[in-house]
Amino acid sequence: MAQKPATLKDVAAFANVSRATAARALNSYGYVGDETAQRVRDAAEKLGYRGNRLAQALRNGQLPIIGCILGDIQNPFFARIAHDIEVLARGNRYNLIIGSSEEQLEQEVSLLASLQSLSIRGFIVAPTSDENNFHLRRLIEENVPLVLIDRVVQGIECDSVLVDNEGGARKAIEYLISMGHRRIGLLQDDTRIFTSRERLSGYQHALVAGGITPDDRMISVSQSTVEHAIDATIRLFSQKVPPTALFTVDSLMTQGALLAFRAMGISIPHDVSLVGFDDFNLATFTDPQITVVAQPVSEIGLAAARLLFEKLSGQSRPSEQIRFETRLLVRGSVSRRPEG
Amino acid sequence: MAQKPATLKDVAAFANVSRATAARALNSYGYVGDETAQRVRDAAEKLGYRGNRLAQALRNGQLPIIGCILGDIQNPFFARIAHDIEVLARGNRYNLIIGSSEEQLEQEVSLLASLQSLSIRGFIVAPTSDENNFHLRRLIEENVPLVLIDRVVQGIECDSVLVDNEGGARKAIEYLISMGHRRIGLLQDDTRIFTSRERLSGYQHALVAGGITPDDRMISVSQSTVEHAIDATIRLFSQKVPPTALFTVDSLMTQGALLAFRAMGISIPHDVSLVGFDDFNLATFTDPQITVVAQPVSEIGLAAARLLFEKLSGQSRPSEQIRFETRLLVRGSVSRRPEG
DNA sequence: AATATATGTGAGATCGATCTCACACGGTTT
DNA sequence: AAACCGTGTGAGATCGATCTCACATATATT
Repeated sequence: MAQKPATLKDVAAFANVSRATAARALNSYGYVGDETAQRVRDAAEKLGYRGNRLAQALRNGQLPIIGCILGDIQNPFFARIAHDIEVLARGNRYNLIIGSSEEQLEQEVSLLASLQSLSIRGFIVAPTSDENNFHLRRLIEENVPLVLIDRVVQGIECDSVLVDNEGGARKAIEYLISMGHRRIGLLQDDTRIFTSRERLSGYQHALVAGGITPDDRMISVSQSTVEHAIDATIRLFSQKVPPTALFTVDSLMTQGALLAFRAMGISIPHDVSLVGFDDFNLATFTDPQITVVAQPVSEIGLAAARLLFEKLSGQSRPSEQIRFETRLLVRGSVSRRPEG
Repeated sequence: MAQKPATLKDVAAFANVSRATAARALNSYGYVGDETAQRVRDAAEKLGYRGNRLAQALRNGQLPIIGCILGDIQNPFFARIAHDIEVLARGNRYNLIIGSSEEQLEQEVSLLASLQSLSIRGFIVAPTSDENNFHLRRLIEENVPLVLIDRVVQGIECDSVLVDNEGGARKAIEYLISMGHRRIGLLQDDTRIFTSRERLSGYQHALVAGGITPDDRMISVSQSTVEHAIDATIRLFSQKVPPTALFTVDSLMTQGALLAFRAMGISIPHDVSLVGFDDFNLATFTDPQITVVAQPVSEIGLAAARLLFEKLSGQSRPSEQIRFETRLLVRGSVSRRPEG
């Protein structure tokens, strides 16, 4: 059967009025006679008229859709944020398009271009790189509302929602130092990623402040997947003089480290202490439970969506940077190291 | 500055040709002089012409976007599926709109309507209810390509991708019976959800086949969240004669059960045995590791996307039902129960 | 009575890309 | 010379909703 959906023209014809009048009746603007309006509404009802958002969007230049480009929806951190944004968007009668950049700049650029040509005006992006940013810069020049989350980009004036990565990392390292550790390992992902760099910086500053000289042999880099993190952990702990404690920069890497330790027969917290950045559901199910630096995940998506909708509703104000504090959740994965 | 993006008209003017010719040159159809075509391409390049997908979509009646309505992206099961679909969609130059029904029929219906009015032709849906299905039925009547995943809907002829829920549940229960358990609890979510019903049915059949009379006191129902599952588990195990083993119908409920057991001081597998439906990353991090019925998650999204793109490319064929087998992954959460 | 004001309505333009049609030109065929 | 073809191009219609403008009426004001 496949009958086409009813158009405004159909409704107008059915109600014996012009398209203009039908539009007025349905969108209640301008003058329409009461009786006419009712007739139009009845016709719309009868024909199941729903309007074509595409045509509306073409007319007024924008589509009520928010583009959301994240690293990967499978990361629970991003999944939570995406979910929160979607709920808020739904409340504003927007839909949400999700794209994964998979941490590749090229993909981020092409996704953005493809969404822009859809007349989407409103993006929430977790940018892959903070150097190569011509595409974001162009968005801003074109006045497209944009909110960056989790990461910022050098030289770009733009709303953003971040957490205090450096401070969080510092807290973790200070805590480890206070527990007597001096050879503290770092498991991090690509240094082109903003969060990773900030966390590295917190790690280094805390060490120096604690009178410890940073040592490159204590740092292992890998992609942010459980599998890569396992290898990187094994490399780190196969050294002659391995770390006595490990700090991991995100939850996937924390999981990798846990698996690596199990494979190597290294026990937590007896043989090695562990602190991870980003709390995750698994952290309280292990024995011992894992001490982590927690981010206020539930607030990030909300804040980002709020900023975006402010921009979208036409408010122009100086761009706002929100930075959330982190909290160190002490659980059982760190032990005091006897001096010496 | 905010200059509008270049339109075809701009390109045509710049190249000193009509819009029709410009279109022909850029989309390579019809006759265009070589030199003219080059001039148009140069103009497009110079002006950064990218085309307006909205206008294109309005013209040809469909938008290259796939609508994906799932229970909740935060469930790793759905997150994985969504991710896989997005990757395939990207390969076909489609984007992905994600909506969460949050297991509410009303939300599912309104999301679907809103996406349909966007001229989106192509949906992947995990339907909330299998009774109330007028909206899905309408889609099919209108010949909109639709693939159901994870759940089917009564009386609807439609491509679908499922797993063998009943068989999976039966395997779990048979295994528990073979380990000597006779009071086997079931922790399930809303029976309006298809998967839940099928798993319940597998549970019941396996019991009967094992010579055990199903007993309602062994069944506890709650929403599928960790928090609700905790309460439901506590209710179940506060009875005078509690189960000796528990089967949980999804990973969130498995997590809830684990937390409840910990809170109640019940140890696995000493005091109670546990088998969960759906493998999840946490299952191998606990001590003991959790025995689960695993679904081939990585294949579901792929299969669904493949079916959808077949339909989208105009192939008409009888609708296909794909049902994947499950596997029982025996780990350490079940102990043999001494007879008696 | 003449003008102003409020109320309703329709014709037509617009958004941007695409497609059909008509028309041009040079060359070939009858 | 007439009819025909292959090639190249532009004018205008189309998709569906909305908005501006012009034009009706009817009522109120001078």
